[in-house]
Amino acid sequence: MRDYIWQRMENDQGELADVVRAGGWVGDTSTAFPASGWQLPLEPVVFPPASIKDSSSDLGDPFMKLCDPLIDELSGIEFFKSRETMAGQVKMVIKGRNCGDGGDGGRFMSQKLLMGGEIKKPFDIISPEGDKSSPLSPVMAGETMKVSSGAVGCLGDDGGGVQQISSSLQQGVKRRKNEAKKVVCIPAPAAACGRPGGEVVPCDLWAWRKYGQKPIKGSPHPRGYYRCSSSKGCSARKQVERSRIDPNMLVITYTYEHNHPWPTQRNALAGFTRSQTSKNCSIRNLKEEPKETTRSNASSVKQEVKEVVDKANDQAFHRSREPLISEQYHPDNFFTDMTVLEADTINLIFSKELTETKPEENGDKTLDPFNMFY
DNA sequence: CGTATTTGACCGGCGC
DNA sequence: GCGCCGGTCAAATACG
Repeated sequence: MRDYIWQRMENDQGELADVVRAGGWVGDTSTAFPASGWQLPLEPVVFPPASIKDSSSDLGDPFMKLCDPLIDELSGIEFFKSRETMAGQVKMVIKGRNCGDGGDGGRFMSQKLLMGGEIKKPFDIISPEGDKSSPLSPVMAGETMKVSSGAVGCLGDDGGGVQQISSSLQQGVKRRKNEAKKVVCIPAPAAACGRPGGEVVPCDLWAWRKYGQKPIKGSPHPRGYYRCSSSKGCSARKQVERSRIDPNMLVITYTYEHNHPWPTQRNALAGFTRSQTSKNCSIRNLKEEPKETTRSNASSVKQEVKEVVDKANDQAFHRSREPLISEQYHPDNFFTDMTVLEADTINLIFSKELTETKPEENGDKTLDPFNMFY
């Protein structure tokens, strides 16, 4: 469970991104994805955020009123979001546990989530091996790897189709199958955040240390194994491999959860010193203590964030006559009564320097808060 | 010299 | 029970 920013539903006829925004979009977009504007998901997004779900008794919250009918059905469903600015669409993929016993549960939920959405075919659910008859059947736990021989990776995109899939845990199975795995499929960065001549591994805000690489049967591309190096006791793992369907895509599988806040400067840089990642993801001015936010202290948090953003904007405006944070994403606008920022998000905001990268030719220096950490 | 990566060996789950 | 295969370990190596 990472960070979320919930925004007003006023324009709920619009894209889903107007409803749910996930923080942690990182990576040097100016170089990593120069053409498409793809940004890297930090981690899959799990819906609903605990902070909202736990406060579901707050019936006075209009957001909850809107979401309440969905909560039960959405519990346990994991959302994975990627953004493709090239097509001007936000795509989300639902993959889930307990999303029904097959049938068209997936379709049902996706339709509800769309809320009259503009995206024609936003979701696909890949059937597990052995159930090829129902493309909307949920992938069961541990079956991601099974399916991987043909289906894991990126499906064809016929107008807003699936870009990511995942599986999640089911109970009552043995250890390996019991691991919750979250699979994210992203375009492989061309050069940035990777090593020259080696496998290009996109950066995220966690510090990872590679501990193994294996050739995978049936795939021409090896799989890299990474563990979290931010905290010694953290069992978070990720695997990175190129999609066997589309070698231009990376399939990143996250296993286990981080048991600590976002990396501090000290340990975030651990493991980065020899990585191009560190050159492309500047991490400076990190504060050591994670910030927490709740509904009760939201206003003070907002004020702090606002001060940081205002200051950064002032400095940026002095340099380039352009604000660093666009008005749309200024705290005054994206903080609302209905907005809850998870601690991770706040920590992100405070832990990363709001700074410009070197201006690119034709570069857009206006950042959004979900991609402001270059 | 300290730290990260590489890579072959080893371990254990899983299918037959 | 056996063998395959994925995941992890750890020594060697590379790098700043």
